[in-house]
Amino acid sequence: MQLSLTEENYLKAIFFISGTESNLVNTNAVAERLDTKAATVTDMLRKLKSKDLIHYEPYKGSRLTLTGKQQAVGILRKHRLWETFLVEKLGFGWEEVHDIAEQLEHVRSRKLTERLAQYLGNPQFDPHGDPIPDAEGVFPQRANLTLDKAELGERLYVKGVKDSSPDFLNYVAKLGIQLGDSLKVLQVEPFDSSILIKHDEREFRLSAQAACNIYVSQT
Amino acid sequence: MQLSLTEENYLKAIFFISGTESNLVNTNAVAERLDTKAATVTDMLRKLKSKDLIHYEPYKGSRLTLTGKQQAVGILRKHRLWETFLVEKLGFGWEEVHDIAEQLEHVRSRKLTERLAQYLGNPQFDPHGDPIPDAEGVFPQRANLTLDKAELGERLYVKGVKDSSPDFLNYVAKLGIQLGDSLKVLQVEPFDSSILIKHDEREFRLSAQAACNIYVSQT
DNA sequence: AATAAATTTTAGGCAAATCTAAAAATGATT
DNA sequence: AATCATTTTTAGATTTGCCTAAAATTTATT
Ligand SMILES: [Mn+2]
Ligand SMILES: [Mn+2]
Ligand SMILES: [Mn+2]
Ligand SMILES: [Mn+2]
Repeated sequence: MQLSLTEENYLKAIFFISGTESNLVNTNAVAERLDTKAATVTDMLRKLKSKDLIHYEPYKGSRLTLTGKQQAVGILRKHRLWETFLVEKLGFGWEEVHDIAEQLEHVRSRKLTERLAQYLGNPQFDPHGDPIPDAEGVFPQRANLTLDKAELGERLYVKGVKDSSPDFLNYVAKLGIQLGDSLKVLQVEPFDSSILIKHDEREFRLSAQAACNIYVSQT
Repeated sequence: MQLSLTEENYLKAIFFISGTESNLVNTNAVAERLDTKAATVTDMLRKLKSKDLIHYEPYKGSRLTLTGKQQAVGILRKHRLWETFLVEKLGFGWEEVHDIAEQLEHVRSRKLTERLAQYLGNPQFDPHGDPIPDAEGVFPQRANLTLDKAELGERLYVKGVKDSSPDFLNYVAKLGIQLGDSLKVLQVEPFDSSILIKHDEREFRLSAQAACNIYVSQT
């Protein structure tokens, strides 16, 4: 079945909100994420239900069906592959690629997606460290430890960012932090929970808000 | 001004039909090219005129304005760059890329287009030998000699194909002819105007219909 | 010039996706 | 339990792009 661009975006939105365990999603949450009105969402929910892409009972909320989830994951795969392409091959900054990928993710060609993946070396993570599902829809495991919860003095590797807004991405880049970089937490300030970081030979301070948006792992 | 995908396709269609000299275009011709109905085209013509993208008088025909032409050429540039990418970087066959490029051509990002062009080495011609306009909309000159009109015995280089249908592209590929290949016309059969070709060490016969769809030049 | 054929436009409708305003259902608070 | 607030749905419109059938215009043919 051939989905419209709009339907695809709704499925992706529901997938993001409900998380991997497919919780029930509120109509308002979808409206907010897609920057539209609840009434509009209700219309689309009825339509998606009629196409068996979501489970939906009026006033109860919505949840992706297996098919709906497969569609959503497929689009997410394309989105993250294109972001990787834009950064790795065309030299875009990681803060510039999301909006372009938002368009490219809707291009329909199984063969294109798989050729692109192959061309990129079947990457497991996109430029923001987000996991790229494989052709069967399976996500690689990614670091779930954030910098604010890390042990003092431990060697850590930067694996990704939780917040992908251009503001945060620009800030992290300005600090000179890149994916794969190694760093240590030297101390946590009791007053405001800001942390002191050692990165290369430099030391600098990071707010708790920034720290909790950076994924790290020991390997 | 932000054009819809549909509007872009109409502009491109009018550009193709009217040729470089911007002749008046019949409503029916547009309908046929876009596989739609004349009544639908009329609606769109009024809309495009109101946006100053075409000149249009009822019953007289339509013609792109300067802005309209710039838009059309910009989309064509993207189309041909993406086709080049698909063949050169992703290893697609030249008969497979048109439909995918038809989607990719509508992705909106000046920066993406120019980065892509640069990544491909600012190609002048696409995989079918069609000229790729530069960022200012200027087309490179391409061979306009077709194989059916070539001199006997002259060394010729294959520069492109006039017909880009998958059937013809597959046929040419099956014959082992690629862009840039060198060949000679050994004789023309008076009966059906078919021609005898020498290509590498092989000789084979080509129908007049095939020959007139292959562009060649002496250089 | 009159008629026939073709092209093109107009009229009227339909489906998708959106909106605002009003009604209905649910949940929270006295 | 009754009331108030929030969430969600319904009702009624709008815009875009498309359709069919009928009318108007242009072009070709007697
Ligand atoms: Mn993104
Ligand atoms: Mn999208
Ligand atoms: Mn093409
Ligand atoms: Mn197109």
